[in-house]
Amino acid sequence: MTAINKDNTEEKILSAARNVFIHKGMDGARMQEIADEAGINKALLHYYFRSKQKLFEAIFKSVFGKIMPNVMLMVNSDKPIEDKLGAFIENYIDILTINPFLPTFILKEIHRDPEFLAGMIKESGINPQQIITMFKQEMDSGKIRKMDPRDLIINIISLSVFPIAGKPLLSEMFFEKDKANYDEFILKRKVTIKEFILHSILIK
Amino acid sequence: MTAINKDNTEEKILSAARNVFIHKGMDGARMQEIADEAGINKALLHYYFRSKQKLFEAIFKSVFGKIMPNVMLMVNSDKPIEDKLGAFIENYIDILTINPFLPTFILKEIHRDPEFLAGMIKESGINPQQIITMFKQEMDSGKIRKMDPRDLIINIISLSVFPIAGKPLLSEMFFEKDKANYDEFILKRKVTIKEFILHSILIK
DNA sequence: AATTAGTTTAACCAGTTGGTCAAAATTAGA
DNA sequence: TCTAATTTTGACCAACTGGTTAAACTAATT
Repeated sequence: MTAINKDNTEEKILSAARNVFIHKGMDGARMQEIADEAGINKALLHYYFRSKQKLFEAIFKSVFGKIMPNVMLMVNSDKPIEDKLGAFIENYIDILTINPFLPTFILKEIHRDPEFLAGMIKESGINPQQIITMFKQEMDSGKIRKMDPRDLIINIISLSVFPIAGKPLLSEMFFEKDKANYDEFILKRKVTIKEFILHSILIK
Repeated sequence: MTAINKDNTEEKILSAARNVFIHKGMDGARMQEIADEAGINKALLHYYFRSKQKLFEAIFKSVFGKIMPNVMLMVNSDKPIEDKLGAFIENYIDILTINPFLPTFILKEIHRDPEFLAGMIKESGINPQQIITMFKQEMDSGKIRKMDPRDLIINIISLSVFPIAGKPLLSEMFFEKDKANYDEFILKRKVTIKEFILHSILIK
């Protein structure tokens, strides 16, 4: 690493690319816009990342690799199920509230190029089987009612992610007058989602 | 309407455009690809719809106008809450199973151009307040426990839509070996989602 | 059959886009 | 200080893209 600015430039590019790609997607993003936002010449993008595709992959891997491992908060720790659930939901909603375009970005891109996914999931270090096993144990112990663990996990994720993915639509529908309150509403859901799920699965 | 083929051509265009736009989105779609899929000359697209933007709006309005009114199944009819819930969920999952790209298409496009939404929602004929009122009555009558009706509605929609929007990701995660079974899994959810919700809200 | 109006096409165009390259600028090392 | 390596830039290019146009084609009307 000879030059002083290399890291700095690369970081500026990654930051700008992340921002543009997440908002516009691969198809809507323009290399010139990324260069402008990074405050550098467009040719530099190719000097550092060869092609738009390569730059995009770097961004997607980074984003995907940061967001997915949080799913494992459902199993890490030996706290009771109530706390595990709370940890996952709160953490996810916090991240997505700050990055509301993330869910739709990921949905968009996995539909555009699904082949890419399998490897991506393996690299992300998540282990779905581990979550399934955890919930099975809770069912066997009689703490929560019996159901397909995959249903339960997908329900938890759906309730946490979709309201943010659908924010433009849902806030317009239910908060017409005061769309600004939607973020506050989402924050409250850190509690209400957990309650909603526990009411459904807990055996009293 | 002098010529015999006018309707036919317009339909061919709409059908091809719908297919291409839903899969690729506004940014990823190409007029040439739509023309090829319709089996006509590209200039005809402009003859009938003037511009890509206009053609896109025609498709989006049509799609949005067909999918959104189904939300009102939650209130139409004077059946008990269990049946209303079942009617909505079954209907939605049926439609989305046949059109799995629809949810992500809509999410994608409302993020790209949110301004367009407000008018779109009004035209769609849905009335969120009516759903809110319905659930409030069920709460007041002591049938279901008290909570923010908007939370409940958004939960119902999330549980129905997200598993299909996230199909490429979720099937890879939880059905690695047999991704084909994911559709079957979704169909079973017509029952399990309803149970999941009723377990959570019904007062015994 | 001739006229007219509407429909369809091939060819074309201007603007955009990802990508390249040689030269200039900067930096590190001798 | 001088040289070599790396970084940065402006100019450029070929392919693509949405859109236009004039001419060809089709079909109803007289």
